[in-house]
Amino acid sequence: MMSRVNRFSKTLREEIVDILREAIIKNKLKPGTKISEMELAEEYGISRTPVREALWQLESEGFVKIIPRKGAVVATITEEDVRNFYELRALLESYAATRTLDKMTEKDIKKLESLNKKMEKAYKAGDVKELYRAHNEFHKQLIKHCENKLLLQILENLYQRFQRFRWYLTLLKKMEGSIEQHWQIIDAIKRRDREAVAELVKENAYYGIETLIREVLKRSGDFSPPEEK
Amino acid sequence: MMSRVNRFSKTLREEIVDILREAIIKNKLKPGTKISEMELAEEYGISRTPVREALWQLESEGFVKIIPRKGAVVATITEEDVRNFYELRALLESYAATRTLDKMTEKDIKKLESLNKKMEKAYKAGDVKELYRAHNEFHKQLIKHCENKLLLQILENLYQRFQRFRWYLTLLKKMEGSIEQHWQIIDAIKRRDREAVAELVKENAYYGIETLIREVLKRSGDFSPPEEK
DNA sequence: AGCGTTTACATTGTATACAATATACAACTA
DNA sequence: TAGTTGTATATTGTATACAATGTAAACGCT
Repeated sequence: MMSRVNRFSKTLREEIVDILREAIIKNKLKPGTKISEMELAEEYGISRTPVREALWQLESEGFVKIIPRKGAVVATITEEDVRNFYELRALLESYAATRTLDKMTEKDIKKLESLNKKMEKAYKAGDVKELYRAHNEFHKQLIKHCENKLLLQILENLYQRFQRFRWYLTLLKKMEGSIEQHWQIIDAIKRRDREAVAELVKENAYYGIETLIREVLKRSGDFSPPEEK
Repeated sequence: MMSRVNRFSKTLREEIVDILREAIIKNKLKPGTKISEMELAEEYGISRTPVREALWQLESEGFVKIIPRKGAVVATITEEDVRNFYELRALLESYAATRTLDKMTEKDIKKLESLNKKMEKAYKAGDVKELYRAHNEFHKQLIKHCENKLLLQILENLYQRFQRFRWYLTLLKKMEGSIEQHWQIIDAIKRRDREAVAELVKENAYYGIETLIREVLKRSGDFSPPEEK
């Protein structure tokens, strides 16, 4: 019988990792949900072996919490986790952005401007998905020139790990302020004003944290945003 | 037959992870060395299953590099990796140290002083091991009060990952300058001079990087310090 | 009833067996 | 000889079987 997982170069382990990671990010698997190896294996028509390996991989990425001999659950996120994430992101992003400010070309800046315009448009049109995408793109573009691959890698993992609730903020329609801040950042970059860029990126990184925490905690005590789509 | 792995609460997977991690850190397993699942399984008298899982865990920690369907090798460290590590460490450590400078009590400062005295003594006595231990303790004490557990966790992983060559620097007897810098840091902490602490910790984090790179690269093109002990 | 114990069941941890893929080497071709 | 193709071998990926541990319900006791 040909199972649904049939790609060539990818191992089953990788397939399952991708599937579960997406499910968790999109909140189809809610925080705290118990994950059974056998159930998953049956669901995808494979054996427990690749499932087990996938779960450990996700544990290392911070999406799943495993207690040996007891089992795996979708990782929960506490208010403290959120605050820690925002703080770390502010530090790393502002550093990465200023670290190689000189390397920014006119073209890079144009790209930032076009992305922010895209955000404005999407915001006005109420296109949450596009807004979210452009927003991510903007921040990626901002740190693109950082040569420290280790730093970028850590940041990337953090983004992914906390994507679960960040998209929720977009939904809350609280992005006007952020777009305005982006213009200020672009302006500071043009002036090659290192201090200002650092300060503005830091400020922007914290944007929305309080709203997010308030809203999500209000919805449900345990910090789980609604499912995407 | 009772195999040598016989702890109760620990799984074989965890045992193997610990054993291999230590072997890699101590350079008993040299960077680039191929790791065979079967060989390891036979060596420890267990099956391939826990060995495989252990290898993936170590991959996520950065000690092993796995290419699917090809195998695992002990992760190599390039000069670029070293520079990235030092940079990131400087950023995170100085941030963590200043972040909660106020929380530092008299007792904490006393502890720092006693650790640094221990370093001086060990240095004069030529006790490399003790020097290395005290040095690590000092830096841990420095960031102890940082509330951002996420940051500490990332920093901890970085320490471990790059421990492989850091201990080598101790061996090179290049620590006098670092000890002196520590006294300056302590002094700045006493004055609660945030700026100075940040600057000094940053400077100290970079201490020895050039020596290290020069010496290790001289020894062998591929950045592998000698084995410990 | 409340509490601890025992026993059956479910789930995870480990071992083994088999399948798919990669590697090495020999035979062949130009 | 250099390069290619094919085959044998080794190694990894996956499935299945079994062992160890955790969980919960049934049972007995005070």
